[in-house]
Amino acid sequence: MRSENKPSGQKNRKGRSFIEQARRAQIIDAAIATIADVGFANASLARIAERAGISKGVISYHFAGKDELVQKVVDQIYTDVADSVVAEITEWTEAPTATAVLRTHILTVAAYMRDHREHLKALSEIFTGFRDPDGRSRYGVQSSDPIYDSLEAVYRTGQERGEFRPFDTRVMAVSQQAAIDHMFAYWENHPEHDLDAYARELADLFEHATRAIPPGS
Amino acid sequence: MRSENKPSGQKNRKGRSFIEQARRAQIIDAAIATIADVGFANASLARIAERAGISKGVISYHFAGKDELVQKVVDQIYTDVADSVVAEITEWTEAPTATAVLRTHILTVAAYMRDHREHLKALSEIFTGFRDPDGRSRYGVQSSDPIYDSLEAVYRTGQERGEFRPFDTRVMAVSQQAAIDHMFAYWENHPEHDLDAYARELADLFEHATRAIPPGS
DNA sequence: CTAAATTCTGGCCATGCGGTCAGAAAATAA
DNA sequence: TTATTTTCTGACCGCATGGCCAGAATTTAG
Repeated sequence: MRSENKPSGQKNRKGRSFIEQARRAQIIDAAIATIADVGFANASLARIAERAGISKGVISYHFAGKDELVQKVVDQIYTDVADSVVAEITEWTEAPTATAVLRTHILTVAAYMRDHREHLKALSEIFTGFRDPDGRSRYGVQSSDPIYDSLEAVYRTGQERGEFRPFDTRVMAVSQQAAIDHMFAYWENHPEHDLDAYARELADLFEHATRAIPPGS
Repeated sequence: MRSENKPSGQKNRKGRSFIEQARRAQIIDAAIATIADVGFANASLARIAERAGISKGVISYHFAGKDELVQKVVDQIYTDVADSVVAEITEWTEAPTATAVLRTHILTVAAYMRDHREHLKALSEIFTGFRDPDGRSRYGVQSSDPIYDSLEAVYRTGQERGEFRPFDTRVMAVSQQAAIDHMFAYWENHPEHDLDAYARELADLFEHATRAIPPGS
């Protein structure tokens, strides 16, 4: 079962075979570990296969190519993060303020990365190192557009409620996402830094940046 | 004159020969144009030489290697930017507020890039694509540390004067630099966006994020 | 048990890179 | 002009990669 049949749909008549699922999961795990360990640039198919204890050709057999494998790695981590954030939010019983939503967004993602450093490392390696054949980054700024949209929706809610001052929501979204990304990048270079404290400070920063100007000002 | 003698000092007894200076400048210019045009990944020595109308070996003759060439490209653009910022600041006649310094920093750099798009493109290509043999980024987060230090000095001044609220200066510095970087990245992907307007909005953002809380709040 | 399909192996290949080199060409010195 | 130094050319090398494939091994079907 080569994986070229997937483009015609999620799965053919039957799902992937047992061994196929197991192998794919194993290879994805090995890819995450390898990328986090030696960096994306050195994570050749040969190295990933070596870590998985299989032959290089097996990866080509189960995945259309390195591109699909890396894509699946990102998908898996994203799903993991989203689950974590959703779990946090569903504990809320009443409608939160826009400020609380933004704060929780920052703190929850930071908490996840604090507990999944390998995932963070793999993700950042892929984001900075994964290129298409022309050398363009596969996860450049444009790939953040959906995130920007989500953030902007929250901003507009806050502005309509009078929680937030008027500001350009796109600039705020790009800046906030950039600040979060660099928080992680900074943490990778300064592992001794308290990530949770950083995240709280960052939440404060954007609370001040967004909130409505008090009348007596 | 191979360039390996440079490590022993800036110049030997005499400076570089006439033709040497001209060639180096020409090659650096060709490198900037090539990197901005085809991206760092596709800017091979062969391509750069082709654009300069010379043979590939000439680059190896005048530069120790690709590393030195790229380094010189970055140096030249940095010098250019710094000159531009300094020219702006020396027009001031009186001591500025910390708020004004930060705003000018953002607006001036943005103005420079608005007028030197090719330089911006080359810089961002190098920052994201230039790796050492192990695949680690040569201009990663750690290379921003000097910038962080400068920003933090301004923050502390503002805090001591009561202009700014108390906050973690390192977090603020990382976030501001991240926001500026992504402003340019966003602009590269959305050239129709008014960069000056974006920069003003960003200055507002950090003005609100840093300023002291008004008493009646 | 035999046949067929699936899964795996390990070597091979084309590609493009940065760097090197012997010798040609050009500039400079004598 | 001739000798010497500087500068340039274009071919060549080693290297690592992702992908490919013929055939072996294994599992499943009949």
